[in-house]
Amino acid sequence: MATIYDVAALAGVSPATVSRVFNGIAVSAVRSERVRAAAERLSFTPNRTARTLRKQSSEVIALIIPDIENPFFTALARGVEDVAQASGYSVVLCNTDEDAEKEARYLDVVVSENMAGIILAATSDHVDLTDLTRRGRPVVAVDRSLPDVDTVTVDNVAGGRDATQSLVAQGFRRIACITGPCGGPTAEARADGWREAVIDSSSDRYLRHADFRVEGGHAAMVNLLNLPEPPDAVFVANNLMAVGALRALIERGLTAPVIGIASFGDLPFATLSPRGVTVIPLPARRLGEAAARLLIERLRGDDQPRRTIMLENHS
Amino acid sequence: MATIYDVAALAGVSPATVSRVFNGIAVSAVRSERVRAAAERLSFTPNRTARTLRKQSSEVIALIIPDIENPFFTALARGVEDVAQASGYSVVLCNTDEDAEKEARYLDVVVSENMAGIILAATSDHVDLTDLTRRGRPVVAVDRSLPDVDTVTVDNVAGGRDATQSLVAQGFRRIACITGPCGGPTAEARADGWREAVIDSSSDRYLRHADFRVEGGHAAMVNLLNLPEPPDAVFVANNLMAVGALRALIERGLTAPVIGIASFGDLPFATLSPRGVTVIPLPARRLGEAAARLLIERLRGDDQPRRTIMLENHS
DNA sequence: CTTGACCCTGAAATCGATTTCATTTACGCT
DNA sequence: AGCGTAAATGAAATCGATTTCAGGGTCAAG
Repeated sequence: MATIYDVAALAGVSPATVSRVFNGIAVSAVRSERVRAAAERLSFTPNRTARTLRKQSSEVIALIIPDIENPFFTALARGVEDVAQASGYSVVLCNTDEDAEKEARYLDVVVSENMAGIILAATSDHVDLTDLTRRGRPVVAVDRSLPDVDTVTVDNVAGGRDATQSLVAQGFRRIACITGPCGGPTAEARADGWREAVIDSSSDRYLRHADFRVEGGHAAMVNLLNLPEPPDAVFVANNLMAVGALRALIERGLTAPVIGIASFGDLPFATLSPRGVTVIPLPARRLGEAAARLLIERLRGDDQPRRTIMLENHS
Repeated sequence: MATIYDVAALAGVSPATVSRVFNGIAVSAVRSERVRAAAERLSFTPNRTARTLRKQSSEVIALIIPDIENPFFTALARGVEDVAQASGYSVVLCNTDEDAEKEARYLDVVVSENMAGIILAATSDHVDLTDLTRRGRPVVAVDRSLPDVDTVTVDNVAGGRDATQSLVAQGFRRIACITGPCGGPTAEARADGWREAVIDSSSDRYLRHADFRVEGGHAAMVNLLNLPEPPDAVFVANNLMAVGALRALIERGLTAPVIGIASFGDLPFATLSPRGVTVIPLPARRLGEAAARLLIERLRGDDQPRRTIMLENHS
């Protein structure tokens, strides 16, 4: 393929001049035109690898998410993509499958590919980001907060509280909670919101930890239903587990008015879901947009202290 | 960060030797050990950008899909990822949003980032791949076939026929078809299957073209229902349009036994969907796996003539 | 006419790896 | 001991861009 040298030769200038033309650095109109013509004729595209090697940074930002099959994260990805594209960055998506090891591998790739920056919905809050930060690569945590880096989340406590309060208002009293992995800040915050709103404060017997996935939600719901005194309602801390919980309920013939159910985050393809489910909508796409904007500001040199953005819980 | 020169200096060898140690080329045990120790101490990670520049190829493969919010494609992505990771490749996902221009931009990135290869579910069958093929980058088309490159698809004609026949067997006679964009090979093939199975062969009045998305399916269904003599069943050529069609039916109070509906491809989160929908399951994940395997064989130097793999329509 | 300031330009260094090529070293065999 | 072959090693070239540095040219002010 055509290189900058080929273009230079054809245009009768030095490679440096070709580079300048493509980077908007002052070049006389005559040469500039000759270079453009030559580049056109050779259908020259600058080699990004060479450019990245020299500039020590590419125009690619990585978005690392734990579950590509969760519509919440794909919506978020759309948000990131829209903003990034508009600023000339490409987005590559990496799926960790909630696996810390895969996550670490992708973080390695980010470093060694000299990617510009990274938006991360981490598998846990003790990710090792030293390699990134040491090289000045900006990191933005999204959906799941991380110590020491810019963070964009929703108000998880308020969301959990609102969802639970809505169940209380519907007259339910024995309200269970299915939340995410033990120790995860997001999972804990949502459960905290539930604790605040639930009437019987000794109700941790109705608290279950699962894995933010359909199967986990299903298992937890089954477990709750098998209690001697099962709950009369349940607050589920994410959309996929809510799907699992709903499946468990449907299997037992339980539906809306008999048992209450509230989901943190829109149910996927909600047009297909049963009536009577309380939903706390999550602004997934706007989370992605905000994270991307934050990252791009950092890439442009913004060096304020760490910032945390908390979006309201409605689309 | 530590470079290969730093490691070489610390280990008292030449950079070439360090490179050889990391590439499994014969180096005496003594030096090899010294290099490893030095690399460890400096926490050295080879710079992939430099390596890519020199080798003219990275260890990244691009997966370009038209709609990241479609569970079919995310399942496919999982398949690709599993196989690729196992062979030491990283996968980056690019979402074109069914937009040919975005697609072209991503193809440019693939070329100029020297990515190893590319798996593509194209927006149309006249994509320009000359830049790719000229540089010997293998391309595999998945789900949507392309001229001149390896292809992995399902048997779209058979699937359309089976789905429609199942509706016929249920006693429906005025069976409509909602398929994808006019001229798209996948959309046409599925509609061809429908034509083969439908009893009244003059029934193209019941054929609608939409965009493979929820809204399009909804609009087409509404349109069909507004006909003077509406169909009594519908075959929908992809999962998202089926969701839209179902929504339209539910809005009119029409459900399973009254009107027949068959979907090509599993409904997303099917546990939530109404009963009575005929589903032709699509082996999305296996499509991804097969495509990745094919691509990796090419990357390893396989240069057989073009191959086409057609999977059966069941998971 | 001289000097200084400023703008363009090209030669060459640089980014960090891989790889070729030439050389050295080691070893086996007669 | 002498010779040939193979294996291990390092110096230097290479990939394709960007960027520094040093001139060369133009122009205005003195």
